[in-house]
Amino acid sequence: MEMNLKHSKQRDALFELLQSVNNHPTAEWLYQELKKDYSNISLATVYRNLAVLCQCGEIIKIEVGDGTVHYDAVNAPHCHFICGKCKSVTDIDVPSAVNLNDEVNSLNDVIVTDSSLVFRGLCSKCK
Amino acid sequence: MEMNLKHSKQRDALFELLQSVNNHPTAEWLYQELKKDYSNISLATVYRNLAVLCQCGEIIKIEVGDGTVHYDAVNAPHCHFICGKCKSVTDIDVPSAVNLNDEVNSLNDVIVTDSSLVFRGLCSKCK
DNA sequence: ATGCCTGCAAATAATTTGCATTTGC
DNA sequence: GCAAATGCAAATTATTTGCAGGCAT
Repeated sequence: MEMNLKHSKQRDALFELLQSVNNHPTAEWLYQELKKDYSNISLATVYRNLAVLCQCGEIIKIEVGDGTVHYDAVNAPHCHFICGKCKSVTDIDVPSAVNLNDEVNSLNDVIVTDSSLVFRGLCSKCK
Repeated sequence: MEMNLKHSKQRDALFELLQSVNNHPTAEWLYQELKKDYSNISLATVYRNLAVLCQCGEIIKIEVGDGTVHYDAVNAPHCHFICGKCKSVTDIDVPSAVNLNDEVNSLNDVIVTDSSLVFRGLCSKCK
């Protein structure tokens, strides 16, 4: 799992962009956004760097359930909310969720290392 | 949302197959399996019928998080466990999960209609 | 200088669609 | 008989990869 990374302005810009937004965009959105500053950045570079950052644990991949893939510059584990109307993906507050991994561990014959809880419905704007 | 469905042996076989298995297979797996009885069934038919059954609410789509899509002949809402080693997708028991939608509703400015909770780790065989 | 990183174009994988034909009601 | 369903092949979409040159250490 060791990696010998070098810096590149493309990767740094991608990571900063992802940290600066409060929703969780797709690769394509990030690409379009980055083109404003790096007009000839390649979509392949975006994907490559998203993969690298995922492996480093700097960001995570979120699969929304409608086939689209979103990315999130995580700080801590948290839950996501997906609006069925505007399709936005945002963080939500679910205090009880912190105990769920333990509950699963104790009630099932498995070892839980990770979980993702996604809720769907209508966001504050669309409801 | 109304649909004028007709029966077809392909669709019925697909649905029965999905109900008969205790894990949650992919479109490709279902296709391979169905070919044993319907040697010239088309993968497109499998996808089309999976889409129809999803719309009817007879089955659901599960996105595992590694990009693969699985299908589940639901009876009731439940949680999923994905083994990081053998990649199997199975149901697990998480009693507290039943209250989470309400918790999200009351603590966030959204309307929750649906949720999916997936846990990852090692299954009983692989651990 | 070495090797990671890039852009580009071509390749892959999963899923969808158009169309002519078959099948269910 | 008509509308829905099928098989096949071609199209689409998202993502990955090969390669030659560029940049960071």
